Amino acid sequence: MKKEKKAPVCEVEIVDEKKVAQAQKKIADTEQVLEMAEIFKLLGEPTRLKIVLSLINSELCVCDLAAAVDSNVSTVSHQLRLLRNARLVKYRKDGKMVFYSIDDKHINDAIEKIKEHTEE
Amino acid sequence: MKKEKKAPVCEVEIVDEKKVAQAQKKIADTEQVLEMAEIFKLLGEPTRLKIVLSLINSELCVCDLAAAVDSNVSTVSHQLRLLRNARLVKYRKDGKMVFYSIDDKHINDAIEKIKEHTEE
DNA sequence: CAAACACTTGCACATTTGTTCAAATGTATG
DNA sequence: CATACATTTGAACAAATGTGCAAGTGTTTG
Repeated sequence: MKKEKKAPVCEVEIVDEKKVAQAQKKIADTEQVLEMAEIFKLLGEPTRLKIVLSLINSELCVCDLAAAVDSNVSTVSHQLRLLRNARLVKYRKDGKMVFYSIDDKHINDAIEKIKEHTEE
Repeated sequence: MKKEKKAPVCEVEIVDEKKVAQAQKKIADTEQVLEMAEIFKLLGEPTRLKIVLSLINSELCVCDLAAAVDSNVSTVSHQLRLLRNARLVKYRKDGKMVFYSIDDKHINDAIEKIKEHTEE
């Protein structure tokens, strides 16, 4: 009887099936994992992280935000758009000025979601 | 007396100096902000986030990790290097196999650091 | 209604990044 | 010591990303 030849590459062969299954369960909800990654990615860029941190205490207009994070209005505005889309920040218009602030509600939801995945 | 001409671009002009100063204080420790961003960035990529989540329950070898996150050994190994360098994961060698696991100690430190910056 | 201003947007560009292939390393085993 | 195997590493490449300029939008003000 010919001995079964093993698959040549590791990708096909699993060492501990049980542990792999357990791990896969952790990341089964692909959409949620991608959402988490998206949030981390947004905070993972210095300019954006500085913007978010700057907004923790008080709302700021784009102009002041640019000064605070030592960048320029255009760059900050571009990054604010990304943060806005992900609802990490919200804004309020007042005449020709726009005041940005943390979108607490949505951020807290995000943190909860991450905790669920992380804890235990 | 000639009236002082205002700077033409917003970058130079600050609307609310007090709020800007307060914001700048939040991000004064540049090095720490960059460290935080680095961690977020690492978790902000789907493959890497999946790897980290997979390791929460148990240590896994590179081979099983690749199977769990549905990627291949080479890609996973590359990403593990980044996670290793940031000390988000640690490893243990056993013969020709390498078992990776979460570097709890270092991750907890990181979480603390982030909390400090975030809370209040 | 023209000028000033705060902000946004489109474009272009350099840089960074994730992935894959192929080759290299290191370890066990016959 | 040759072979098999798990993992790492280097090179190459396409794709994604952050930034800055210049032009555009919308709002206030004289």
